[in-house]
Amino acid sequence: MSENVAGEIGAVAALVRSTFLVNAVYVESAREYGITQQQGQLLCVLMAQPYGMTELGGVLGLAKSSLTGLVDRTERNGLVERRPDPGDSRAVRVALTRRGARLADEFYAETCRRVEELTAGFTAAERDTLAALLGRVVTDNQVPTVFLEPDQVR
Amino acid sequence: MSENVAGEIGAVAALVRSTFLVNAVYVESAREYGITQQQGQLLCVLMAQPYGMTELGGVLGLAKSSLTGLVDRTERNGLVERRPDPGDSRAVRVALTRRGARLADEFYAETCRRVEELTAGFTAAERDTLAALLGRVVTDNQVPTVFLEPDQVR
DNA sequence: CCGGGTAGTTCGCGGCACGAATTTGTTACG
DNA sequence: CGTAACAAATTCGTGCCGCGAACTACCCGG
Repeated sequence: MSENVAGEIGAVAALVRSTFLVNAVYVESAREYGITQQQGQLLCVLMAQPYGMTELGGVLGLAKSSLTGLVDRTERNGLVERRPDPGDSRAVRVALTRRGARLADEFYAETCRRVEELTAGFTAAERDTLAALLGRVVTDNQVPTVFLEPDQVR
Repeated sequence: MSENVAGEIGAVAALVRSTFLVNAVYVESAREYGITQQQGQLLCVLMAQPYGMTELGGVLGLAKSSLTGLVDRTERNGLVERRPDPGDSRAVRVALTRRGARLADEFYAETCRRVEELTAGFTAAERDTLAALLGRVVTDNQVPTVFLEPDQVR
């Protein structure tokens, strides 16, 4: 296991370093749309559906109080809004505004484009293999849906 | 391309979502050692060798001014130190302290362990394939060495 | 020796994340 | 009922992060 011949890279380092890369792409893409990474992440999550605050905390892995601030700032930017929960007057549904939905679409598409570019040198088969393996990592470890499939959009 | 049969996941979403996962692991691991993700990253980079500030900015993808603060805080924690650069009295070499080196080793090992766990259900061959593909992503896109190979440690 | 470039720091700002305490509303149960 | 336990969010205070602009100290070529 992990016999490292010169020039090869182990699975762990490959995961960590590619994470660093994708993260940078995400940040840069967000920056280009005038939002932060966190706000971009929030928009991408909300593309699927509105969520309550507590629920969002679970998906994004944040404390409740962190979320209040994030939603505050994103709301101030006019991208999301708090709607009253019909069934529970304590609760709130966070949803994209029209502007937020538009920006989410653009940001999402641009981010997809850039991430796809990271595998520009891959054959279709290689890309599929990578997708299948990483897909298992994701499902085995129950990663919440912080990023939709392209065909789930709209 | 990217015909999505039910249950399958595309390469882009797989990359983004696994990034989210690895990132969370990294943050949690750092937290356990009483440091932030950024300080952990700094320690891991410095495990290889000391760096100048500007150089570090390149590796970590941060502005000079961001680095001053990060090194300040990490230095205050006794984990790194600024040493004068012998050849240039403006410059500085940031290096691990003894305590920093010890903590870096532990943090690095624990992070490796946790990241490895993410592929717990994989066969050795699958893990190798994943490593090879992600390794290409990393080298094709010139990711700096923000995380060593296990066999490069020490 | 002087002028242009470089290494780092300082400063001010806003975003981010957290825990503890608080407010308001829900729900269960006696 | 009514009250006690619980749940959804917010508030508050703190510290970390990241940035750009301005600045200091130093290097180096002419």
